[in-house]
Amino acid sequence: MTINDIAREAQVSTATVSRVMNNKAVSTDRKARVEAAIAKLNYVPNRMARALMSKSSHAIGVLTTSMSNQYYMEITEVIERRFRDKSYMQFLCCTDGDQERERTYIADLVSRQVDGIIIIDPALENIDSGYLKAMAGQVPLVLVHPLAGVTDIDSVVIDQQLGMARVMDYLAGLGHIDIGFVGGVVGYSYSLKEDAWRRAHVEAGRDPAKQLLVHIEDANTENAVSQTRLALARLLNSGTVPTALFACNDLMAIGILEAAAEVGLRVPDDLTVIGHDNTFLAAHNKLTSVDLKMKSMGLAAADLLMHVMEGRDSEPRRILLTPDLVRRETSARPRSEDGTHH
Amino acid sequence: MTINDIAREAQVSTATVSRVMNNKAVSTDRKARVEAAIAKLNYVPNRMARALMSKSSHAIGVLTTSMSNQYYMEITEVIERRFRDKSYMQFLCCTDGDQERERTYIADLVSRQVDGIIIIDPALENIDSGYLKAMAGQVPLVLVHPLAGVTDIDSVVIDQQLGMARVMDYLAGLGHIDIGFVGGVVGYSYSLKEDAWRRAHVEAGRDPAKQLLVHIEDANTENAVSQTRLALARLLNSGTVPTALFACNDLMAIGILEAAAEVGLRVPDDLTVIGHDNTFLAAHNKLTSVDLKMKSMGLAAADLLMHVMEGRDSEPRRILLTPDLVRRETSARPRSEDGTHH
DNA sequence: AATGTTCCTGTAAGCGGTTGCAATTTGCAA
DNA sequence: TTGCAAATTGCAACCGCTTACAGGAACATT
Repeated sequence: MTINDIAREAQVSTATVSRVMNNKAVSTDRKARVEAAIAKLNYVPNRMARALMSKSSHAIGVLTTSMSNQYYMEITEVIERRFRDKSYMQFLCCTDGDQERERTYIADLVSRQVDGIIIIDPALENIDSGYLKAMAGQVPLVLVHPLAGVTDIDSVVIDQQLGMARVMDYLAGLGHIDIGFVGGVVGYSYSLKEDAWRRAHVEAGRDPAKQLLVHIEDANTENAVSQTRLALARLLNSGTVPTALFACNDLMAIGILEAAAEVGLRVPDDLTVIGHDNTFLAAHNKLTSVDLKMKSMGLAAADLLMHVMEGRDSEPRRILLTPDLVRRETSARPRSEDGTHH
Repeated sequence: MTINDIAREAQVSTATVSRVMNNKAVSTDRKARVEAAIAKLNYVPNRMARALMSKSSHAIGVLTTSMSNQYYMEITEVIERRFRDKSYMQFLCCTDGDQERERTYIADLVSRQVDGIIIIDPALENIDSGYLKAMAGQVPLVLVHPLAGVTDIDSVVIDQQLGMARVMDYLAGLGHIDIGFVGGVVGYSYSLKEDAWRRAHVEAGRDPAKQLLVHIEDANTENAVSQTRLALARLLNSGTVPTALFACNDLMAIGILEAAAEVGLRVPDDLTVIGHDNTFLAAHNKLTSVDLKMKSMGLAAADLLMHVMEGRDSEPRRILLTPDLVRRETSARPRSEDGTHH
């Protein structure tokens, strides 16, 4: 079933059929004949062939680290919605954080003539930015990542350091001084937050090395909660405890909550707990948490990519989003200090 | 950058370049020349053009209801992994359960010459099966859904009724007689479970109408927990309570847990609670739950689609998977009856 | 009536690959 | 050296659609 069949059926040339399909000028009677033929034969044009001429597949590629991580998929979902309005489709590629695979996918996407690519990768720090820049020259490319470093490629960045700074400001405002940090393995965006945490302590004239700092092995798995509970219960039991604890994700924060309950500390009276990511777990546990606004990131990424695709060859843009602090019931003034502290 | 540029650079015909790329017989020196040219010019063949001749885009389409639902994405993720080994890519389409959009997407996928389509839709009961059958004639099509009805299209089905039957068997074995049911809005797979629940009661010679049956409005949102807690706390406080409660998803089950704690019922001593979906919440709350084995479904769907794509025109297959019951600490014998029951 | 516009059409040349066919080269036995 | 089969190669057609170009019809302008 090709355009030729329709042309024959409607007794016109293929050019006319094509014109009808593309809403170009065609006389009413022929147009009717063609449309009748299309309907009758149930014809669907071949987009491959079309793409070959138009040089646009009307598709984009989205690379993401994991598909079963609801958190990241929120970005992807928004992107899909945004692009489907323009009847673009998206290839979704799961890299598992494997750079080798990432490159393979990008090459494949290019050979499929995608009109643009969005890369969502929290571990983008590792990637060869020269390579990415080269790719950005070949095809519209937008990065979504937590890093503030790369500036010469279009990207949407969530400033986690700033988010962390806001947490520290908030805690300082409440009067907290001993603020512990619970993170995961190094290398991911944890270190960003850790740095910001450290800096805030230094700026307040304290030695961060004297503050409680814990790393949890499986911070990103479903074991995070129990691992954190175990680790923290031990620590909280032994001697001096901080008045506030920040956790790099809500899972760990909930582990802290459980550990606190276990050793008899009341939250927020004895201990303030703040999580990160503002997942529905945070809402459910009344947990104060940092919202990374994934939907906003998705929206920004989609719009930026469209902008780049339209090809006005402007400078690479960098859209910086700031996390929100969602205050709930696990944060309060430290018990011992009732006056304003600053 | 086309095959012509490579041909010129390597001083051979385009046919030879094509042969090199497709591993057909080419003399060693020419092959080397071509490969050098490809490497030098950094050439990537145009898959659109290739697809035009080979009639295969080497891509599949996956329709799913929601992308931000981790639960469904587990299926999709497995499918992606399975297909990427064969260097297939997947278009991921989010239908939001909208049938209109579903059709639009399918038509679009067909026009993009995908080699196959997988539809993941828990509400597939609503769809026009005649339409699907017609589509299955046009392009390899595999359905993933919870329904046992449709039999004449290739599909992977999880038998939720059987899963529910297993729950009822288990509870009967423990000695429970009064077994309540907490579901969501009608229309979705809830009714399947509800039917099975009802049937089990009837088969045991009881009147299901006398059993506790609750419907929660927002069973699929993050409000599920609190809504269930509210609804159940009220019920559990007022008079006779069942010895066991089944909830159609883990969220609601946790709501029950909370409600029980609120009114002073101990789980599992006073009340057995069983959830559904076996999400990580279930693991974390030590909740006995039904596992729908999404990964297995994804695997089965991918393999079935590949089978259909290979085109041996066999009868439509129907792969039936059975949910697992994962026993944890929220289920036990009812307190009042200690001996083996019937 | 001759000329110029405007609007529709069809013809045919691509888009960037693949592949049947025939021509050429090569290898090897006679 | 000659003959013949096997292995390589290039030419050119083709995949299904778009589009530049030119021809033709219809109508308005002098």
